[in-house]
Amino acid sequence: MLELAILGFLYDAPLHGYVLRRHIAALTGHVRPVAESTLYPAIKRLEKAGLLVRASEPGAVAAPRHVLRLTEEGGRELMRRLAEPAQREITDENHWFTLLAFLRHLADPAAQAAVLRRRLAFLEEPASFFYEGDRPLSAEELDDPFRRGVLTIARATSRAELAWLRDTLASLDRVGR
Amino acid sequence: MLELAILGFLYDAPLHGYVLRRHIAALTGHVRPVAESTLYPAIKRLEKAGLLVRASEPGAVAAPRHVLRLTEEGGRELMRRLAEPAQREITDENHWFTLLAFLRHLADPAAQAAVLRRRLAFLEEPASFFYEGDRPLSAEELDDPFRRGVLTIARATSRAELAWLRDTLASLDRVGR
DNA sequence: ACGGTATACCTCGGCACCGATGTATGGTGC
DNA sequence: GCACCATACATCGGTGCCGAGGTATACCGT
Repeated sequence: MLELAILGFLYDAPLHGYVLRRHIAALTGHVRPVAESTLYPAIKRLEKAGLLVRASEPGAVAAPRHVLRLTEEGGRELMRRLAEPAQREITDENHWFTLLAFLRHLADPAAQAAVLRRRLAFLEEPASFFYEGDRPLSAEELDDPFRRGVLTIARATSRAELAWLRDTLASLDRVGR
Repeated sequence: MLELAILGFLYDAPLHGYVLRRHIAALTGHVRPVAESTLYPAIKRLEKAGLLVRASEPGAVAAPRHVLRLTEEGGRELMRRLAEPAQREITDENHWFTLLAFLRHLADPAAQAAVLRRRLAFLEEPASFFYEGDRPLSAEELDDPFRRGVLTIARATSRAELAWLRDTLASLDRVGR
């Protein structure tokens, strides 16, 4: 998730670590903050894997900074991660939102649609959070107001997302024809 | 999150690891599966911390099983984690839903309401995923259909949750009076 | 002069998590 | 007779993540 965000931001423009950090904080920081001690090692990992290069530059304001630039291999890796996300990226909202934030980088509308269809298939599966045996329970069947809240909120999210997915898939199909 | 779920399920009734695993899979598995190799060490951690005890019992079907039972300290720890959740438990939906699934265990309606109010405060903060400088962008201002989707979905979730939170807080206040 | 804050990057220890793999038993299908 | 699956628990190596702490520069207010 973090690596995807790094690759996604750098695909737009080279950045140095500090600005990248602020971009990531804006994207997901209110929900799931990323520590500096997580970001810098992640950058080094990606550098070691040949996905980005660092160039030292005199600091505009303070200490010298390392401008990060995607390599060609880094661009290809971003495309792979966008086009063939792991199942976790599809099911976990945090991961999914990060993926959506950069899905526009995938040039082919058919490839974009294929990813959306995976999410659609996931949302269309009958799934709950609470069961009686194997039978999913609906909000109305629960006495617990907090568990009822979970289902109420999840249902509202699901409805909004299904509507958006169907709309967006329809318009991607129009482009693809 | 995992530890909270373990404590929460065991508070209802003693269980052995395998059944606990299926309970957890039902609760959060469709979004974020938990590996066996994560669950068993987590159980050992909690045992080592004195929050639960394991009792060997001849296996009903197969191998002998370890029935897990919360200690008194385990019950107190659950109450602490429910009443004073870390900020991550409030902001991250995955964590938050797990907390909600067990919030009924917190006996005091005022304490339950205090937790809901922390979530309410978080949701009422103006926050987006995308910014122009410091100004949060609305869905309508975005060209990117995927980023627009993120905001559309997040807004629907937020609305449903705010309505539920206000309803539930009102009824908790009625009980508390 | 000095503290506070923002910029800018880094290391280290500890720990949670995961995939792969191992070890059993017993029931079901072919 | 044998494969397969469900039950039931466990270890191990690798890795990602985090908090705490460290090292600088530069500007602003007092």
